[in-house]
Amino acid sequence: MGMTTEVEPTAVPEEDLLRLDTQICFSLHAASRAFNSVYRVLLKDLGLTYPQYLVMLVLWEHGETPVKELGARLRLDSGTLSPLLKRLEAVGCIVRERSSRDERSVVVRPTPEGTALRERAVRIPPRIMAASGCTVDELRDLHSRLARLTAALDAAARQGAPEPR
Amino acid sequence: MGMTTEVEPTAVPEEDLLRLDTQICFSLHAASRAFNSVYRVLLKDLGLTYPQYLVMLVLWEHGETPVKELGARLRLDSGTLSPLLKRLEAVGCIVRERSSRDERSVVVRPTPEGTALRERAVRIPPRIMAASGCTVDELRDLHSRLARLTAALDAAARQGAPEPR
DNA sequence: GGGCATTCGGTTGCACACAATTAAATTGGG
DNA sequence: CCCAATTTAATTGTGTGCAACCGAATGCCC
Repeated sequence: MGMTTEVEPTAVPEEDLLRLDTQICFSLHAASRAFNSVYRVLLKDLGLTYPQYLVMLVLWEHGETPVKELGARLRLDSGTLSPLLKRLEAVGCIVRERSSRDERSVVVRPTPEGTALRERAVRIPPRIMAASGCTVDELRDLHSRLARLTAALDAAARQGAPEPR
Repeated sequence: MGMTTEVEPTAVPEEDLLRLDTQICFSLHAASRAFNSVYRVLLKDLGLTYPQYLVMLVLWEHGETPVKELGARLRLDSGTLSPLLKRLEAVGCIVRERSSRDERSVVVRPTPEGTALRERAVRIPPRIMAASGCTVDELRDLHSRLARLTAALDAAARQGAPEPR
């Protein structure tokens, strides 16, 4: 829709909207990097990066998983996953092998060492909660808010026309 | 006190905490990338990336700014800012020049073209709001939550390593 | 004036993130 | 059975993000 000035009954001036955008834009970016930074410190012990940890979380919960499904779950494409999985394989956390059923497909499986990492990973969540100063319930609330927001943004990205709710 | 089972009065099992971590961890990562993705589409018109837009927002609001201050405001170090500013200079949005007062310092100034971009940038915030399905108030709320969270995470990160002072 | 730590920006190396392209394997139609 | 479209990973190129290091400029101290 091509409306420019009085889209809303609240009629927030453009200047203020741009200033608000500065804040939202930055705070989300900053929050993501701050979380990343805290995880980075905790994950150093495990020899994992933050995205690598995401992959291991999926493998710990669901066992061996095709690359395709990893990409779908984490919303990462092969351009990101391929080198990441190679590094995980290089440090011995996973093995990759082509499926015999479908030679196009590559299945990712945690090694015993990769599985063993889980024992040490269980110490991370309590530390994250401590660092965030949030309770379990607050984090659950944040999760649901962010999930809703992401769903809305994804929907909007797929189609130029925004469809609220 | 016991480190393993009774960290909290609620006594959430480790398994559930790891699963919750999966969700929080992923949802924040995903939300950040989803926002990034929506901005990317809108910013394509302006020829800016998301972090470049963050820099321009600061320049539009505060005028010429030393690299040092840009880094402080956006919490980005020179390793990220240097190449980013070079690209902004290459496309003619900014100029960089060393301060005559202190030859170590570089001041970043928007060019007339860079300043003119602001006219087109004011269209972005309403679209972001539409895509997010949030009201101005909800976004303000999100901003304050994320800012609090980031502050807590930053503080926790500082505790591990002592400050350079 | 001569050292010396500090400050500031830049560079390098590594790891995502994503768009676009490529290559191999599979499937379906004739 | 052969060919064309499709699926699936991998590769390439660009742009962050950050740690570690470098070199020039500055300030401070004797």
